[in-house]
Amino acid sequence: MKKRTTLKQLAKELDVSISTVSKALKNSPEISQDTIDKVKAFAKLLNYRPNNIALSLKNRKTKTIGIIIPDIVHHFFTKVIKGVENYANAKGYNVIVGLSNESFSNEVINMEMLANGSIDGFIISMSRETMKRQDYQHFIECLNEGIPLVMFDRIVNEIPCDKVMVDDTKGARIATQTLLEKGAKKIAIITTKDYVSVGRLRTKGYLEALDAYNINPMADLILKIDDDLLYENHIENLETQIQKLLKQHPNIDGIFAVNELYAIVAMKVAKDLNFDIPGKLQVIGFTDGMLSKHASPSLSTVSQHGEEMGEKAAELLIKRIDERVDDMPKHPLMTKIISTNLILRNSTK
Amino acid sequence: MKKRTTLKQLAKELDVSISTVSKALKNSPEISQDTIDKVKAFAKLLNYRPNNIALSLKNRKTKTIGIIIPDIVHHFFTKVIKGVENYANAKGYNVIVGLSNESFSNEVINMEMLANGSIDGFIISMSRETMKRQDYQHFIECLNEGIPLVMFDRIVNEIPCDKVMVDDTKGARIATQTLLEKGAKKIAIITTKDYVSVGRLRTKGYLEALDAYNINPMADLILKIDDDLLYENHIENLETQIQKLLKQHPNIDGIFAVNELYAIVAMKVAKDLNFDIPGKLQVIGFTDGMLSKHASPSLSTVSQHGEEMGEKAAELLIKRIDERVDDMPKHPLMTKIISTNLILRNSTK
DNA sequence: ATGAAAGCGCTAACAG
DNA sequence: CTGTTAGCGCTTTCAT
Repeated sequence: MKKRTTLKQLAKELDVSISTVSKALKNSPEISQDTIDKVKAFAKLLNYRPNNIALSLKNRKTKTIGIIIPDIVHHFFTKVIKGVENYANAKGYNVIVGLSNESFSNEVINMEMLANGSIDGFIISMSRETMKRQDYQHFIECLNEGIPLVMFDRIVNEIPCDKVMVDDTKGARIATQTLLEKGAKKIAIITTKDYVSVGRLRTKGYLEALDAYNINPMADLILKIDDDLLYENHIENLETQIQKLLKQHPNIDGIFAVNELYAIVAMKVAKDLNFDIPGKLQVIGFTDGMLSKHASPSLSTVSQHGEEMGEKAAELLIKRIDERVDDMPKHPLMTKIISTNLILRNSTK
Repeated sequence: MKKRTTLKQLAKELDVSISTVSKALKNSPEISQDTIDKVKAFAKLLNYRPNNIALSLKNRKTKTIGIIIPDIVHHFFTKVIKGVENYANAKGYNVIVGLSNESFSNEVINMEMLANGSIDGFIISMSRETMKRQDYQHFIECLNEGIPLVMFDRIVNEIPCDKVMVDDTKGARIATQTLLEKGAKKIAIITTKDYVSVGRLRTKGYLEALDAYNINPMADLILKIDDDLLYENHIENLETQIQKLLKQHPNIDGIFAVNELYAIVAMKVAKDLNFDIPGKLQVIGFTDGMLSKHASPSLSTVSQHGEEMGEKAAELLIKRIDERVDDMPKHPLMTKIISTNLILRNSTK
């Protein structure tokens, strides 16, 4: 195994000083064209490439950003990562991915591991447990240490940092409205417990839409799923609850689900109970996943534009990182709202 | 924004030398208990944590591994990443993700970017373009520079490195056999062009199974999809080709698809053409995705155990990295075969 | 028991 | 035009 070429080696072999080599490789005007050519030729010959770690240490910036997400096996987060990579790579940044696995302590550990100099900033969507505990100490500490943070999707207002989110309330309102416009009278919502910000906000949108139509919400029709049923082992439980709902209220003619899986499972249960979709029951989901597209019937859904969120988050973060360098007054904190749009497919009329 | 605490600062404030502080924090027996206590207390007070970058430079190892994949928006790769993270984090490693986006040059650029000291080793699944061009120079160079490599899923034999793969041929053979056992007589395969290793091997397994049943393969029934139709914009094209196949051979009673999407689309097209699944037509896919589980009918499929592959890949890589330290004779190259298993759902009898 | 100094690989201010 | 030096933060050998 060959050792990597260093400036030192080049310098020794060429019998010049290290700094001459360094400067020559950067086309410094201080160095004669002759030397520059010689150094470069030799560097290429030995396949010299500067050591990133040394540069990071010197510059006190790593040109890498950390993205911490609850789970990577979700299409949405995957899209966000892709967006982050796109933007970051174009700007010469690398991306370290940390998975909290929806656990508070994993989130903290992961962040601490990276905050020790490995990254220049974080892009984060909180774990469920963090939202539940409302313990944001680790975010605060990051900020105190001067590490910029951008939160997305699962946001919390208390943290003074840049944020990227969709207008959950509006997206949900429009989805519910659409169901109403398409003739649904009795619309159920399948949502999360309120500590999940996106669930709470989407529920709010649902209520607003009903209100606009002078419909009184019925507690029975608001199914707040306990804990995170996105996980595979909880699907049966999810199914049972939806079954109960549909059996108790067989005249439900609209379902708005706050994520893709809830929607898909709802459709499955409904089909098993012989609901005709979209004839008798219309369904709209929330997300931009693959399941929706390939479900049968294909699912109408509120698109979240994950990739765009990722790009925007990376852009905000890198702007913050760059401004730290000049130590200029920070520009004000931004909350970027990505607009959703409703994709109508075959689960609605 | 507070600056991060360094040994230097601690030393100055405590009026001892940097090396004393360093040693004290490591409980060196060279240092008096008294000093140790004092230093530690103060370090905690100032929330001192060592700078990873400095450590990396000193130790010439970064404790981070790079994983390069063609696309992150695929459930399989996502599972692999998860497996890699699991194992790597447990061993104190971070994971940098690089996306080649199925492009050769992106793959090369990404790897070069990381090979400059940012990572201790790579886990790689080649881009489609790389397979097509068969240009493996960048892998060779990595190895020459002493950076260990582990390839998974999309493997190429020419590269002398550790590998993790499933037994594609066997998995495909068993899938096809199962179709035969369940009464299918005329089985089509929807596969990729041969330069995609996994497609080629799975096709091989299909042929072997037919052979075992003394069935002559029909060229017409082997649909080799051009380029990568996993991409959304190519789905129409995929559909068209499958339609043509099913129309030309309406008595096809079995389909083996080498990935999830092909299988799902095949089912959709077949349903549109009023094939009864699984009554008249049985379908088996290859992968371990979400689509299969939630399709209707749910898809029988060969499970790839992506997460296990990721864990195994990380394990092999970290072993290689560790052995470099002692500069001991390398242990021989390993190719770890992860066994697949057939998950029978409702697309087969 | 403590500290000085060298070095990981690189840059840049300053000298010559 | 080229070289010396200091320093990024840390570890470690070798004095003291």
